[in-house]
Amino acid sequence: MNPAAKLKVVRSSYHHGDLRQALLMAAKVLIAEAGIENLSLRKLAERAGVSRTAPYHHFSDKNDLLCAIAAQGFRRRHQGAQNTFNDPNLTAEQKFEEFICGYVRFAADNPEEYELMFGRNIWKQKNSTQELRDVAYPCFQHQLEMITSWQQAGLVSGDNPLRTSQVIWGAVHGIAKLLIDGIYNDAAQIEEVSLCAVRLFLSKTR
Amino acid sequence: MNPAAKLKVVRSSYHHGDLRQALLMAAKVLIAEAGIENLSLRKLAERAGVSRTAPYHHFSDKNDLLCAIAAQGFRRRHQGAQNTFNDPNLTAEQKFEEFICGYVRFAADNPEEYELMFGRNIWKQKNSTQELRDVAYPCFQHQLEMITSWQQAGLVSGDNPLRTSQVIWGAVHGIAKLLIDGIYNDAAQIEEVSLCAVRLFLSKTR
DNA sequence: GGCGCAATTTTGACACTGTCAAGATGTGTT
DNA sequence: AACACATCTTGACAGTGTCAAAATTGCGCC
Repeated sequence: MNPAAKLKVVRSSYHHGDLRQALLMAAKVLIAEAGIENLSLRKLAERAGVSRTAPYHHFSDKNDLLCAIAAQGFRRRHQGAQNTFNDPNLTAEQKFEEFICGYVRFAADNPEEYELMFGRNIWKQKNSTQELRDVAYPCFQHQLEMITSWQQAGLVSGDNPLRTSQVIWGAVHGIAKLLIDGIYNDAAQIEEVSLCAVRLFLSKTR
Repeated sequence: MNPAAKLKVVRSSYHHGDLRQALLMAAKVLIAEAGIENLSLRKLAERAGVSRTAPYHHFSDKNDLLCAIAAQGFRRRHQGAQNTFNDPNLTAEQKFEEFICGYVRFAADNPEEYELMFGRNIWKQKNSTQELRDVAYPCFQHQLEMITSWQQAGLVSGDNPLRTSQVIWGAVHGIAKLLIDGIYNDAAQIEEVSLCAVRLFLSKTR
């Protein structure tokens, strides 16, 4: 009756407690263990201790669940990037270096989550949820704005700010992907590659 | 009995003609139509006019079939890259530009094939066939060597040749991936982005 | 406090997938 | 002609996502 009780009603489902949240947590564990392609709703439901179709009352789809996980990742990533960008103890050059290296490190440390957030699974064929787009697009936008600001400050070379930002995002994305998809890069050298990218993009006349 | 007949025996299976080749062709069509994730061996077999398990006498696995398709793609790509690199009518700068733009264009024009060749589907979790590795690794190596040669000629900036090559490969791979996975880039601007990458990587003191 | 209703969970079912085992069929060789 | 072998088919199994209908549970209202 009191507001607190009402709040509890909103955020907790009585049968299980909070199945939606439990599913998200369990899914992240399973994904980290065996990869996205090996996540099945049935194994997930079993791990959560419910029946096969129980998840369908909290997620309309398997895709819907994946989008929810990705959305969580974007919120975390967005927060982290904004923190370093607003850190008053860092010079612009340090921030740029941390942006490049931090981006690749995030992907290397959370390969399956990164694959989910930036993989074709979700974005190809318009599978993204509205909720996901609402949190992912600002994250993309923020990245571009950061790079643009560094370029306009003369720190990063290039003429067209938007195009330069797209190239730099592409570079970190590609370096990360070549690593986590097991194509080429070696995890032991990934920091060196990132630093080389930093040097290549830094303006020579700064 | 004559050599021609013997040759025909070797390369054509009598029941169907040459099912292996027919499967590869049909698979490429289906993949281009509906994407890799929508390719099923059963639909493929039906399209080729054979029973569900007939493909298993020509490919040990679904993965084996995918690797064979990817191998074909690598052979084509390797040939194309070598041709432009050895073209005597192009300056080194033109070759570099063509390498960057051509790479991205190849991915943009054959998105599903590129996804197969450079996607986690095959490379993650050691799914690659020996045959595929035998043709893919030289292709990777050749890319790195080309970039290294341009850098040692003073055309491309950077200090460490290997690291620079890895960054540039990462950049084109990432730009291509952001496009064909539907994450960010727009197909109409992709050539501009590629050209911006060329300018960023070209040495300022050349 | 009991009851109805709606949220939640379950059971059953269907179509689809990859892949194996066993049998059938055609081809080349002795 | 008979055998060996490559090739193809049929049958089967476990696993998947997802829908429909039934069963269960807890909250709000009388």
